Amino acid sequence: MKTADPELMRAINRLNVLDTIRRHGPISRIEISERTELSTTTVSAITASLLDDGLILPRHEGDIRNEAVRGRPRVALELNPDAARVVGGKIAASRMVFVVTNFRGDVLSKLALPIRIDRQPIGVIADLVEDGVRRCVVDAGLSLEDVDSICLGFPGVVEHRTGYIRSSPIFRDTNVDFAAEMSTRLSTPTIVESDAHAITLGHHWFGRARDLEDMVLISLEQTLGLGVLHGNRLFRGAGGLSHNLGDLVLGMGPNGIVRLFSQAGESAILGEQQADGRFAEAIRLGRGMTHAQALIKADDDRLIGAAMRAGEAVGLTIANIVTLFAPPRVILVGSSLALGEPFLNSLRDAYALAIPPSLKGVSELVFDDSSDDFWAQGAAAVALYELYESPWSTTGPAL
Amino acid sequence: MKTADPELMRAINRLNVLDTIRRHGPISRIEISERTELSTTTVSAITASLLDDGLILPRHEGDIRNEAVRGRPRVALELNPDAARVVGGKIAASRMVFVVTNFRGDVLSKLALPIRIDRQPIGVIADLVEDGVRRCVVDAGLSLEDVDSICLGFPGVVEHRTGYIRSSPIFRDTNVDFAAEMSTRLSTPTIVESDAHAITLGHHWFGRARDLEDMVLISLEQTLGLGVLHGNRLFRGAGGLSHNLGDLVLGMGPNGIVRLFSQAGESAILGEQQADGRFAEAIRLGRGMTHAQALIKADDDRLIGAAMRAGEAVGLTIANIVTLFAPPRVILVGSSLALGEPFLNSLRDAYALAIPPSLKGVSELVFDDSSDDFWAQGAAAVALYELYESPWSTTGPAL
DNA sequence: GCTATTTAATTCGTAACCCGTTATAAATGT
DNA sequence: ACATTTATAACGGGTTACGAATTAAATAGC
Repeated sequence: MKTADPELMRAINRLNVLDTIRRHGPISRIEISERTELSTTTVSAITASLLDDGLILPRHEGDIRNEAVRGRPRVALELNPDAARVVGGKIAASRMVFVVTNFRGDVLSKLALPIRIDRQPIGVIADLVEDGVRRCVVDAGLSLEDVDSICLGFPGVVEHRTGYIRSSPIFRDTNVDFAAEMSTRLSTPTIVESDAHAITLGHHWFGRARDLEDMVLISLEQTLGLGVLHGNRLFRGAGGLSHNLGDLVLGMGPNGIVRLFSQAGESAILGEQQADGRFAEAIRLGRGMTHAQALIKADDDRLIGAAMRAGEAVGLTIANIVTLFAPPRVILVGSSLALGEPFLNSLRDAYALAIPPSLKGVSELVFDDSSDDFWAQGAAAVALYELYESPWSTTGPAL
Repeated sequence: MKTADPELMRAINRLNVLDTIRRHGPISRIEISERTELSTTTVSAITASLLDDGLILPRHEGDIRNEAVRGRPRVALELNPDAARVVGGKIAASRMVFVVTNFRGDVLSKLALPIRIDRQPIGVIADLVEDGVRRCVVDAGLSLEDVDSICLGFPGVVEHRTGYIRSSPIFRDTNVDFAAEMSTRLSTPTIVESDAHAITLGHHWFGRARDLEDMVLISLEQTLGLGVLHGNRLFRGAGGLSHNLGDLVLGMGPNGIVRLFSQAGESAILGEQQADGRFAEAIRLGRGMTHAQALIKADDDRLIGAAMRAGEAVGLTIANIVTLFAPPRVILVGSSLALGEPFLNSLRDAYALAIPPSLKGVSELVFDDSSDDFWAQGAAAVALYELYESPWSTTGPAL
């Protein structure tokens, strides 16, 4: 257990104040004091330090003063957008997406590289990522020295704490220390995270979970991922691993263990169609799901069947996740949502059937089809969160 | 988020020191300082306060001094066993077990009431529990006024935070505010907890998980429960619910959803035998599992088959839990373990088959067949933990 | 146009906490 | 008996948070 000293105390309260300013837009000190339950005096001290460090700014102009309100007007405080810049990236098998954001998480530039990568050695991927990051930074009119931190989201099993990618469909090798590799290449602190975790925090900051401090997100892409938000923080299992939902067992079939990915993985859904040359080409280019969508619209029976099987498998899995975590909301994201009604309806039906009666109505299912930028923005949020937490010891204890 | 003030700081460090003393037996101040990484001066201040409050005692006599060690000898500190007494209880369908423990968790008296309860109204159960607690306290040579706190463990879904029992096989009603009921009846603070959570903390304090700060426990009794220890604390889902593993879905069968309890619940295993009058009687008396054990030894094919099916279902479920949490150890407890080899072997086989290759060897499976006292002692540990955490504001800030 | 009023934010003083250093206490070894 | 070694206790410094009083900046009323 970490020992509690004044430094920790200050770090906690600072983070609390900073996060309150981030979440509740331009906000006066008094309101911060009310929300955080810190005394006005403490809030003044902390905000003074934050102002001194340039992390926040007073907002003079747009004082939307309630008329008929007497007294000294409140001065609103807000994040200083230019206090830091980070890069967020989403690395997937068919494309890479990068965004540069400011301290508020506003996207300054984005870059999508539609490159197919599949079980490549570390050097190849590092080359591509390095190139993407550098270009995206230039597009934002910045140089790498202006970037404070980089966070990259990967499919598969990622150990955030150590920076290792334990296993991922885009890497040839297992246990790749990718964070260290990129940190040295870019000479900028770089962290890695599971793509599911990244978009989970993204939804908490910018998306469909801004109002919640607990929720669960399930990502349905090439790999099937899980993100759990618990008390406004990402719940990373023992050791910071992000595990592979696709490995979950759905039962015993005639041919042995039936795992989720064999029913609902991207290749399981699309794989049956490999015979068709045009479709195979679309898959190779990362357009598999949109192509599949078109085929489903055209009443392709085989694909509709695959989509329904996948939806059923995912619905059962969600029911199990809800049984374990009982979150107020489950957000579903990922390319498989593009399969449309056959998939979604059978998912909903299976979920309704499988959710235990006692938990009926506890969790709300939300489908979100944000673009890949949003995943990258989520990765940026992970990077920003770590900056928020870091002591920034500039205006330390009394100069 | 809780605001950080000196009081919180002190509470954290106090808990840290107190817990170190609890875990590492008689221990000197210096060793406490080394383990907690608090300065010796802080440790001295905190231990002085703890001594003042009577929570710990210096140990003069058994100074097992290393000879050839010069200098002032260390004085070992240990918990004051008599600083508090708590009652822990395990309430199950076929029996209730109570223990009274001292501040260290040592059992002062225990009492088992072999009473069958099944979907009773709150009043009936409250009568029985009240009687059991009172008798157990008297057996310990104490009066209820000497008892500082009571914790009761129940099967089913228990909301620790609010004191409600959401659903339990022994209650006729759902959403019973049992903590409040017993608190008024006994005029002693009473909390409720899932039996699985109770024995999880029990294993952390006294049992097979003393060396770990993360682990998972699965309880196989009438209901199937889950306990997760995360960073030395019980991980209670959003809202403090403890959910019912039995509701987990194992797949779709010919007759619809197949849930774990339909394969591995006590009644699923034993239920097929109801025809036999003697066995039915044994089940009614809560001796079902031991009777089943005897039948299995006698090569009863139907029961062996049921046990193997159950073991397989549990093995798959454990693999899924490990996929999600990746704990270093999984502890299995509960009456179903008494089924013996057919159950355990098929469990192990199914687990080995179902665990994803990447997680092979990450988790160690441990089977524990502690008696019911141990569950009750775990409940006592839950009560004690809350006492440890409470401010004890006696020797507050400067008299 | 001036003063009273109201509300926001800061300043000052107090209390609590942790830490590093120095002093005291209690043993052993010579 | 005296030096040596080691464990605690005592003291002073620095940081933090909080409450009360003070200053700041606006409106309302005459």
